[in-house]
Order: sequence, then C-alpha cells, then structure tokens
Amino acid sequence: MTLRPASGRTNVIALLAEVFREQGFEGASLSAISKATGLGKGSLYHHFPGGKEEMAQAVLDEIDAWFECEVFNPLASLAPDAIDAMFNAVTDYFRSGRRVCLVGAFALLDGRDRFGARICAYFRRWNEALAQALVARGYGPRKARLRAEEIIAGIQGGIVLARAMNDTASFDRLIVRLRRRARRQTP
Amino acid sequence: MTLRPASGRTNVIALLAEVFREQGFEGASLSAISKATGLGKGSLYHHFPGGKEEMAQAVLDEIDAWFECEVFNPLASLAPDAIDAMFNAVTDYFRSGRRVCLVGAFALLDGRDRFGARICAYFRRWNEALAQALVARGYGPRKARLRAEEIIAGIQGGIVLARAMNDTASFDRLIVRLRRRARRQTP
DNA sequence: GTCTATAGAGTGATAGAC
DNA sequence: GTCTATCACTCTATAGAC
Repeated sequence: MTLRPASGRTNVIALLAEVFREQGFEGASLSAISKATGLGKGSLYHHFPGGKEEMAQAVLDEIDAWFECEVFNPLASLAPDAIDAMFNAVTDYFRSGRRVCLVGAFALLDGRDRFGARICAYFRRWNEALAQALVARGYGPRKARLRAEEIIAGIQGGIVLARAMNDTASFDRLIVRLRRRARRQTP
Repeated sequence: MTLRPASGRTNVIALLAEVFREQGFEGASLSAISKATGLGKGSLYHHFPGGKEEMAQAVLDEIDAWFECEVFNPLASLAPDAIDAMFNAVTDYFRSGRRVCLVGAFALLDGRDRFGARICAYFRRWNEALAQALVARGYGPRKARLRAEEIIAGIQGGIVLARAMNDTASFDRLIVRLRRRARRQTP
C-alpha cells in the first residue's frame, strides 16, 4: 500500500520517527522511508538536504520538543500530580513498551556516534526534571537524583523487556512499581 | 598465523560478538566483520555458510551458553550467594554498561524479527532463575517473579543510561540499589 | 588425492546522495 | 531518475596436513 504524500513537514517527521523506531538508523533505508512517507527521494532531499542524518535530527528535535512540553516542563513546574502525569504520559507515549524509545535505542547502538550529545542531554534533562519533582515530594537532593535515575532506567528497561517478551503487561507492571517508588521516600 | 580449528572458531565468535554489539545486526557490514576478525569473506563463509545470520546465531549460542553457565545455573542452584554473584557477573560482563547486552539490543530494534524466539527465551530463563533464587530468600512466588522482572529491567535500563551518559558510575549505582532490592522482601 | 582453511576478485542488487 | 559506492554473497584458486 502506498500512502499519499504526507502534507506538512510535521506530518513527515512523525512518519519518519516510526520508521527509525522500527528499523533503527542504519536499518531505515531511503526506500523504506520513501514508502512510509509517500515521498520520492527527490522530495525527501528537498526537505532534508542533509539526507538521512538530517531526517533523524528532525525527528530528535520533535521528540525533544514533545518531552519538554509534556514531561520535563510539567515535572519542573512542581505540580502536585506531575510525577503521576509523567507515568501516564510515558505509558501512553511508549504504548506500554510496544513503541521504542528512539533516544534509548540510539544510545544502545544505532546513533551513539552521530547523536551522542543530544542523547546525553535528553537523559540528563529528564533526570533533572524528575529529581526536582521528587525533591518537591520531600526527597533530599541526592536521593532524588538517585531515585530519578532508577525510575528512568526502569522505564527504559521496561521497554526492552516488553519488546523482548512481546508483552505489554510486563511494562505496565513495572510502571505500577515505579509509581510506588516515586511516592515512597525511603529506599 | 594458524589457529587450531576449535579455538579458531571460538575466537572468531568472540570477535563477531563485539562487532554486533557495537554496530548492531544491520550496521555490521561484512567488510567490518572481515576487518574485525582478520578473515576474508571466503573464510567467513566457510565457517558460517548461512552468512551474517548464522554468524549472529553463533554469537547468540555462545551468549546463551555463557549465561546458562555463569548466571542462570548458579541462580537456580539456590546457592546462598547466587544473587550477589549474579550482580558481580553482569557488572563484569556488561562492563558497567559500556558493553551492550546484545539480546536486549536485538529486542529493541535490530534482530526482533530474526531472533525473536531466542530473545524471548533468554529473558524468560533469566526471570525464572532469578525468581527461584528470590524464593529461596523468602519471597513468595508471585512477588519473586515481579521483583526479578524489576531487577532485569533495571539492568537493561542501566546499560541504556550508562551508554547514553557515557558514564559507568550510573550503572554501578543502579546495581547497588538493585542488590538491596534483592535482599529486602517488602517492596 | 582429500580435507580444511585461507584469500579475494567478481556477482547482481541496492544503498544513499544528488 | 541517475549516479557511484557498497552491500551480502559466490566462486575459484591456493595452501598445507594427512
């Protein structure tokens, strides 16, 4: 099935994101990208003169923007339910582990050399924002950072497990437990 | 330089493993494999007539064997220090997160279609063995499975974080916390 | 001669860049 | 669509051990 050409740049980027998520950076061939977006190679290079790397950069830009708006800013705003909202948001965003965290996947193998700085910044920002929110819940600064680290690692590992076992329930179970860890102050 | 056949193949597989770990399945080109192993294409296809896929299968075979011997069997043997030994083994094996878990990486993107069944079996076996060991520490069967799931996800997520931040200390900190979780019976 | 391991030119297909 | 580079892979040739 050939999709009709995606209209806006934003729309194209969303389709690109899913290709990279499923195939990785190396695995995402231009023909697969062309098929998924409904755009010919010429059109793709018109929108992204830098080729595949620029496409991935654009995807990472949109991921950054989404997390900043939907996760990091709410956490840092210290709203009382911000942490619960974060767990809801990531469960929905990662579709209980069916959908890969592209930044995590790039960190693991596909884009560490190309996107290393952005990958690092993404996780650092997440950790900072979550730690702030935990401090607002009564954690000491040091414990908050450690707990944030543990929660983010749990989410990333939950995606790996859910993909490995093809079982979203394992991701949801982990989220339940991580939610509890975010409430409880003592380890 | 001529190696004995058996030690030659084993040695080749260890080199192959590092190539797949660093580049993923798609990203590991035959020329990269040839360069890393020091073998020409002819030799590679002599040892692995099935090509790249057979090479990856051989690597997974060796990973399975290593974990069975060094991690899963000791856990299932219910030796009193088996869980601590597991944490030591994986910290060493994954080099505090510098070294990727190939099975986890394949689960995330690179080899899910090709190796899905093996990936699933690897994590199921790990979970079973660790849950057994936790039961021996006094956990109820249900809680043991959940806690095992949480620990394995924590390890996988710890590798992602360590790679992302280029920081082995974050992995080591996570292991410290997971060790404590394995001791404590109440969540 | 047979067996095992080696190398690497050469195959068609397909990659990404333009 | 057109380009060149590179892909996974095949094939032939060579070497030494037995």
